[in-house]
Order: sequence, then C-alpha cells, then structure tokens
Amino acid sequence: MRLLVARCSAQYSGRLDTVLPEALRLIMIKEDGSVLIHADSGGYKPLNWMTPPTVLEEVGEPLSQIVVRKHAGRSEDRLEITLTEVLSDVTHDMGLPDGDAALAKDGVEAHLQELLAEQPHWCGEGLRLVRREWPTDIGPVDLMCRDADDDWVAVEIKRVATIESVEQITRYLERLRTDTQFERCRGILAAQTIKPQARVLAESRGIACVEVDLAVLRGEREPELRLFAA
Amino acid sequence: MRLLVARCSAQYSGRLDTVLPEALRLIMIKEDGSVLIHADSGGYKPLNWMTPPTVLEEVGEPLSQIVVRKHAGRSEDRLEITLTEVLSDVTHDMGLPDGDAALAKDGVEAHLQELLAEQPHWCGEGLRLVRREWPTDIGPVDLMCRDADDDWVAVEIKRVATIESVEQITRYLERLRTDTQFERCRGILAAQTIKPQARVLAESRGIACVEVDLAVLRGEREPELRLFAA
DNA sequence: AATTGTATATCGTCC
DNA sequence: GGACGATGTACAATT
Repeated sequence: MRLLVARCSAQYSGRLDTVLPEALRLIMIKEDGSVLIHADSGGYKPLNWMTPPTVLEEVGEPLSQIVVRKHAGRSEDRLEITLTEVLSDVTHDMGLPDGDAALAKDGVEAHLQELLAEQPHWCGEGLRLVRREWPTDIGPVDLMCRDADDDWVAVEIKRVATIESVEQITRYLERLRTDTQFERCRGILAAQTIKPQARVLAESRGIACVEVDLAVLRGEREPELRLFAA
Repeated sequence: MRLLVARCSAQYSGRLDTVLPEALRLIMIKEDGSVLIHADSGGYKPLNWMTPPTVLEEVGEPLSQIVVRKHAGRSEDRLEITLTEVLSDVTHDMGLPDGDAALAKDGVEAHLQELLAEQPHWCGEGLRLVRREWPTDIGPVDLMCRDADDDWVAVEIKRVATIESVEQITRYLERLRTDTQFERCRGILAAQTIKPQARVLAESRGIACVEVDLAVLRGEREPELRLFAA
C-alpha cells in the first residue's frame, strides 16, 4: 500500500464527470490497483476513487501526475490526479491478503431469517413453519407458514422494510393466490424496522406488519412487555 | 490526519455486529473524528469504519487499543480496534477544510432534467414544457408537458432507467389519470441508459422510452443520425 | 455477462 | 430531526 500525502487536484471522467480543486489530501494506492483520494474530513467515502482492475501511469520525476484507467463497458473510466506538492510518499508491504482475515458479519437479513424460521411465532401467534425459501416462479417466499386455522401465511423478512418490500410481498401473494390452494393465503411483513410509508401501504393491502428485535429473537432480552412489568 | 499501519483486529457493534480477525491494515483517523480501517485490497469500502461525530479513546503506551464510540439513536455504536504491532504512526496537518475544494459533479440526474426542461423536444417531437417537478400527492413528476395535439405528457427522467423507474412513472400516471383532465395523459421515460427489461415493461404499458445523450443535449455533438450522414 | 438484492449503504434535500 | 430519493451507489450472489 502506497500512501501519498500531497497537494493535488483531480479530474474524473466516466459515468459522470467531476472536478476536484487543488487541496491537501491523502492518496491511497492499494496493491490490487484500487486508488482512493481522501480529504481530512467527510467520513467513509473518498472524494474520488477507482476500483480494480485499473492501469496506473505515473508521470514526472518528481511525481507530478497519476493517471488511473479502467475499462468500464464500452467506454473508459479515467481518473487524472495532478500533484503540485508531495509531502509524504511511503509504501508499506502489507503481505498477501489473508482469506482468514475477512470481515465476519452477524445480524444481517440472513440471520433474521434463520431466527424467525426457528421461532415463527414472533411473526404471528400460532404460526408453524412449513418451509423456508418457498419457491414461486417470481422468486422465493422467505417463510411459508400455516396459522392456527391451518391457513397459509407468507412471510417476507427484511432488515429495513420499505415500500419496495411491500411491493415484493404483494407480488408473491398475487402469484400464490392464483393457485386455489393458496387463495386465502395471508401476508406478513417482518422487519427490524418498518418505514412509516411501508406500514401504511402494507396495512392498506391487508398485509400485517411485525417489528422484530434481534436481541429478543436470540433470547438475550425479554420482549418489551416485560420492561414495564417490573 | 493520522495514519497508522498496524497489525490489528477489530470488533464492531452497532446496527449489526462484526468481527475482523488480526492482519496488517491501515487505520485512518481524520480530523473530524472519522475512523476507517482499510486492507491493502478491496477498493472503495473500508472493512470497518465510524463516521463523525465520534469519541475516541486510546489505550496503552505503546498504543494497544483504540475505542471509537458514537451515539446512534437510542443505542451506541462501538468500534474496538486492538493493535498488536504498530509499524507506522504518522500525523499530517492537512489544514482546514477548504470549502472551495469541494468535489464538483457534472452529468447527474439534475443536469439531465435541466437540459430536457430547456429542450423537451428530445423527449418527443412537438413537446412543450408546462412545468418541472409537477406535484402529485405521491411525489413530483419530473416534467409535465403537452404534445402537438395539446394532450398531456408526463416525463420521468433517470440517469439509468430500471424496472423500478417504470413502476414509478406508472404510479404517477395511475394517480394523474384519476383526474378527468389527465385521463389521456401519456408517459415517457427518458434516460441516458435504459435497461432492456425496463424497456420491455415500459413499452408493454404504452410508456415510450427515449435514450438521451448528454453531449447532444449540450450541443457538443450532433445526434447519431448525422454520424452516418458523412 | 447481465440481473437481482442487500447495505453499519452514504449523502443530500425537503418537510 | 425524520423521511425520501439519488448514488460514479458498491458489492455479492445468482442466472
């Protein structure tokens, strides 16, 4: 990894065009060809960047320009960095990327689905799981269940439920209900958070909304009711 | 900006939980409290990060741990970085952020809308603009026009048009057509690129598709027809 | 290669 | 401050 601290300007041309006026910034060049320009503020996102695969070209001695090229579909992406003053230029050998050192995540939608599959009653009282990833010809229903009356219930699971989530389960229900077996099939939208507009749309379509809590699902916390029971 | 090259592991707990095993990485600490952990590959995105406002705590001499805290809603986000070997630790004073040095973008959806508002004929022959951002109670229609027959035409503008774009203009048309004044209102989807599936869906719904070229809209290039006229 | 779906999405803007 | 929409979304999984 090469780290350049330099006064620089940049021009990007690709999906759109950008101009970055001159200022002091960090230029990060990774072993795999990634190039990132970071300001000393602004969080997460680089001002300009290029993801691999790239071709780098260095111009001048001392270094006065870096051109990063990339083939993107039929045209070419190009990032041109002009350096007017290099304050620091160090390269660190950070070794080969270690596959074991990958980031492990916990608590994403897949986990939510696992937990709700094990405990479908959090989606609705009396629910029993029939199958996860129930196939339809427009995609799989996250959980297919039956309720206490033995009626079918399709559950769509999201970390954050939006209008689009409601459209999705609506499509599934529409599809399922063409089959007489499922013509009474109900829909439930289960999510860690449900956007207000999604809730309104869902309920206007007779789709129930359930907000679920990961910690509760894991048994790490009692349901909210108990908070007031003390 | 402080740049640490160190063998480190990290744990994040917030919207989800992540574990990052030990390896050699770059830790970037910005003046505004941003903290980013980058590997020597993988492009744009840090493995872990925290956006401002944050509270940083450094533990040990020599440095053996950095704890980054942040209030996120009702709970707390926490990033804990454990350092086992620090290879480099340099701080660069990069001066105050210069407002003039902000990134300037060109060619985003807003520009497309401006240009098409000035030259609506690129959306369809004989079109005249009535109003940009025509309000409906489910959101604004990008351009509301009338055609040569004085019929209404709603135009949805996208940089890249997808199925979702078709759904969006469909919702608008549905809404508009409930008003007898607009019951014959047509729809046009204008974009720099239109995904094949979006085109099929749009045309099956009687919504016209127009691919527009920024350079042509700006008069920097003749329309494609001329390319073959030489 | 193209499409789909998720994201600690991030980041504006508007209300 | 919350909700909504655009993003050079990025990125992975799947067809």
